[in-house]
Amino acid sequence: MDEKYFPEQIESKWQERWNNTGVFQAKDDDPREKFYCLEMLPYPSGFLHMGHVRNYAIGDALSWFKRLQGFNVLHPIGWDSFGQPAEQAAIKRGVNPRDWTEDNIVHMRGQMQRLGISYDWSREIAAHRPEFYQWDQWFFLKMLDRDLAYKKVSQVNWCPKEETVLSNEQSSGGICWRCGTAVEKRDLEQWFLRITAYAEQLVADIKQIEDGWPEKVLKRQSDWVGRSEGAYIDFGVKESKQKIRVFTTRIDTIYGATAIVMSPEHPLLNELLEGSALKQDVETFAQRVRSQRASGREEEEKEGVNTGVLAINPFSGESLPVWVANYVLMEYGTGAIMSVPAHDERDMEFAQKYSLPIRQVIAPVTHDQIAAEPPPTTAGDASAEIKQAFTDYGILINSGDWGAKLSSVAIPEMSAYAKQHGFGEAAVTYRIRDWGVSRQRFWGAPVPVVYCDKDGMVPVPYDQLPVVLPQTAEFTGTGESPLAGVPGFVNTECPKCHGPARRDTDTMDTFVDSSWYFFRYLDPRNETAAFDPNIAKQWTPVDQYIGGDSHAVMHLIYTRFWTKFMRDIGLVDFDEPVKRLLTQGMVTNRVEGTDEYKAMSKSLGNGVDPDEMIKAFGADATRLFVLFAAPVENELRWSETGIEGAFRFPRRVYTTIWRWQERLSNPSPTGAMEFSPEARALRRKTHQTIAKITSDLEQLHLNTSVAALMELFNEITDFNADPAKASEADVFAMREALESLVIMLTPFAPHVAEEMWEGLGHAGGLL
RNA sequence: GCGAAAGUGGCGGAAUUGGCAGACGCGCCAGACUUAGGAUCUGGUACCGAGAGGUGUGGGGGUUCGAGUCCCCCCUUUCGCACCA
Repeated sequence: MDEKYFPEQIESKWQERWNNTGVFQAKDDDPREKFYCLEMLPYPSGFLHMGHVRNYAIGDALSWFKRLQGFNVLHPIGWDSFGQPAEQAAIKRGVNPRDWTEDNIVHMRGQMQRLGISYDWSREIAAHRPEFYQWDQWFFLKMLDRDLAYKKVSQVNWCPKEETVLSNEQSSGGICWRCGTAVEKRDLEQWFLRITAYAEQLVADIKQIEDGWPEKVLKRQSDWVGRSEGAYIDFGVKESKQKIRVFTTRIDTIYGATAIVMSPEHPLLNELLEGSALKQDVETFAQRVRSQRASGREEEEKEGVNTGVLAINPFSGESLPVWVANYVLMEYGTGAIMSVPAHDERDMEFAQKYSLPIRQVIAPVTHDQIAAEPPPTTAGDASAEIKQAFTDYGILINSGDWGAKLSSVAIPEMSAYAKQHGFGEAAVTYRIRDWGVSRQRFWGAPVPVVYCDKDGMVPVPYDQLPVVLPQTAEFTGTGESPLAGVPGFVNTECPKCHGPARRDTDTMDTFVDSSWYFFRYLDPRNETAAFDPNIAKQWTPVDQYIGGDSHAVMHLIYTRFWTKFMRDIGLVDFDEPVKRLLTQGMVTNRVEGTDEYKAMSKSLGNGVDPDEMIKAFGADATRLFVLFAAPVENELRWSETGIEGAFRFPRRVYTTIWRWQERLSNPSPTGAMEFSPEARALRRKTHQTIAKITSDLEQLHLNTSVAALMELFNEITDFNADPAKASEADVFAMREALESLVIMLTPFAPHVAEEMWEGLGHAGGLL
């Protein structure tokens, strides 16, 4: 220990020592209770930003805390190293994506090490290396075996800037998740993973994690899956044997249906309109809707055309006109609805525009009415003018035999009736669509299938994995996968007939890598399996996962799906991969010349370079500041003066330790001691702080943890005993306070804590 | 439009189950040390008031011995979803 606090010296000293002793390497055979602390693996863009620093500082604080509590902690890191930016660099600057990626990893690894994050570097992984991505391919084939991977032509989301297809999750809100460009619709043949097969479980299993995940994230996932209970109803068609099937959640309103409305893409339209004079009109309309949608614009107004076809309401026998309209989506439900203007806002808007009848069949119900005997059978005049849809549940009126029943009673009874009479049944639908994983890109894991003229699509046999990505390709930026231009890759042999065959030239979505990467940390060098299930069992599920909330419905829903799949093929024995999730807040900074705080970015010029902060204040102070300045889930506003304050604290502690070092490095005599009231107060504060820190860290209230340490230190300062003159009892109280403080400071500022611990006469480090 | 969450000093934010509002830090003010201070240390710092004292957790009402915390209405902000039948 030097007299003065020089973070640079202290930090490099301890980083080197940790590295040499390998204290952060987790052992599989350690008998202590395990704790798996995981941060979302970064994309190797080349530079760490403050968001990363915050993420890793939080994870590191928790890891240290658990280690100091005696847990066997696994704290790994790796690289999400496939993806767009490497390829953009290739297109713009002619560099090889692999070289660019590897260089970036080297640089960012250095930055992480300068931050002193306690990773187990022996388990480092990178998605772009064949020893990793061959298991992406292995999983893909396993899904193919189980019919959970399939290829089909469909209208997909296309990002014109990145020139690739995106999944629904990645184009939520009609914009590309990465670059914000409005997506277009294109018809392409694509690979899909059948996440919809797990839709029910993705909702139902939320129960298992609701105590550990932010409510917000679970709500978004639940909304994204979009489970909806209702019924299918088949409407007969006049002068036809066809039936039009609709999905409704409000079968109780069926007597109020005054039209059937179909999506312009509905496959039944062709047949229904065969020979009709209106066929051309409908097709023209469908064309217009289609081109409007392809442009990515949202439709401004509801529009439709009457098809001239008549449908029959199976409950009332009434004839209803069949319309086609832009507000009915083919992707949801059955692509056709019954239009009930009186009780649905969209139907109301449509009916008003096209003068369709509006008929009230649900009356508002009050508690008095529920109690009243008998309830009213008709309320109001069916033709009464209704301007606004009444969408609540209520009591049925104008509904034949079903009148006077409450919605809650009528809904199950009417579904059962429909089923009994063969024109419908209760049903559950989901909003979530299958996960489109084909990408027309080079820098990803190749889809492991080949096409043979004789045998058609043939999966690459497991023993021929990996399908290795070629060294390079021509990056023309034309929108076609660059792999298609590499003959040595494309041309291959059919595994079945050994005749000539062509490889699939698309690569997989990088979200495939991140769906299971944290299982690979458990067994990172396994050459015969993605991981050994027995080893995985010791470490998983993840105890704490930390990352940004931008992944609430991308990565985090995919990885839940993937885990359930791994369970089904016997690799894991649980349903949910992550027990506790923390979605940390963004790091923002003032935008020059304004009062606004926005996420740090190059284009806004408000970025802060972690390396510069480390240089100026040290890694400890930088970490201390990001943990102290705001609760972990809040936005963190960068403050230059704030980090100075965070620098002062460890320095003041350091100075105090220096003053007491000599007196404290000799052991106190044991035996009974008389404590002064001041010494007793200090001891009380020390123990109160230990209690507070323990519960705060457990709950990741890191800002208040740091505050508690500062409070303890203020009390130590107030105690103000002179080391030279202090009594044995005072020295005892001081030792207890300072040693406790140093230990408790470790999760936030580990380098200086280790240095002070050593200065207090403890050789061999804190662990 | 629909849904959710949140409103506490100049700022970031504290405040088990309803029990001393403003912990801790930044900033600011004063003092000490200094040739100097944008270093360091000490003290002060919610607001009004010279003071005694009074007022205070977005606004209004309510429950309670007691409300930042619970209930109702309103306002504002942020986020999410946007024709999901």
